[in-house]
Amino acid sequence: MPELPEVETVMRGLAPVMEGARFERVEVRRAGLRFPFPPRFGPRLEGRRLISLRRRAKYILGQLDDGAGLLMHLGMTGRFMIASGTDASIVGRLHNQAGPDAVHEHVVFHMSGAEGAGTQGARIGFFDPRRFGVMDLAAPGQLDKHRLLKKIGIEPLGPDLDADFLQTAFAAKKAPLKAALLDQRIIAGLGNIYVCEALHRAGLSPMRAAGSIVGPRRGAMRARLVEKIVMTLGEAIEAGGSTLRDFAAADGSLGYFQHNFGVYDKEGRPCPNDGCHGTVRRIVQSGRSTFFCPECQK
DNA sequence: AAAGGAACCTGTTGGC
DNA sequence: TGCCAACAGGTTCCTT
Repeated sequence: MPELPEVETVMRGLAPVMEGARFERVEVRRAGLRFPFPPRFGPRLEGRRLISLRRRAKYILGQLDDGAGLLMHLGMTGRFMIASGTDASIVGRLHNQAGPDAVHEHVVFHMSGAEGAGTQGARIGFFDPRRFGVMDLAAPGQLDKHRLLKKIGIEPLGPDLDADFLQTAFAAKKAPLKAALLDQRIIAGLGNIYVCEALHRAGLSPMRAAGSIVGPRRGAMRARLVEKIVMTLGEAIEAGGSTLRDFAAADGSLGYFQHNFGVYDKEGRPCPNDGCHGTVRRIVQSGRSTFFCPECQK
């Protein structure tokens, strides 16, 4: 389901009910998702306090009070639903038709409430119909060395992404620009939607070789691409992500960046750019849909 | 080494 | 209306 902006939105929704709270009870309803859950997954969490949450690429990472790390990935269809214990209507909804189907609720975190106040904590359900998501634990101090984080590239919203980085990373690369931007080993966090959108905004064809924006005379081109990537992701985060089929933030609110799509899922529609009379096309690159305007993306 | 495709799963949608 | 193929926001693994 999610690319970086959606993961960021989900993480921000989880933080208020998870940070500082303790895992009082953890329900683990199947052996795993894309990978098996670690041994004694639930018991190892129970009783632990979650110190902090953060996002790295499309991963949500939690720091536990014993130094261990919790790693979560939403895959294509992962979703968290928070029901605060005091809100019976939300809890009730979970057991009715609204919200994701209960058969796909694979893990439930029952968190403690505020200290001393005797208030009930949140019930956080993780749903994932396709089960491409991941949940794993890292030994104390080992989270940053997790095998799934080892090989991923830079944060697109961090200080490392600039024209010079692309110069180095794309040098002599023959893969299409679309594929190179999707490659999590180079830049981690971009997905199919936001790559299409950023390339459209940058006026660059998804089919051109990544290496074709390298060189002394292409500096402005690289800078423009960087700017559009950062702007697109930033705007999407501000909008709470994109709601396609059923994406919702953990609190159930809907992102609305999909209304700002220029090309994604808009095959046959006119290019939204001023003065461009092109028509959005859909092609398939490395097995995935690419949407672009052949007129203004060169 | 790098690029492309299959595989992992289930649900939804669009065409006939 | 019904059935089936195609497709879906991700990532890894396996061939070329």
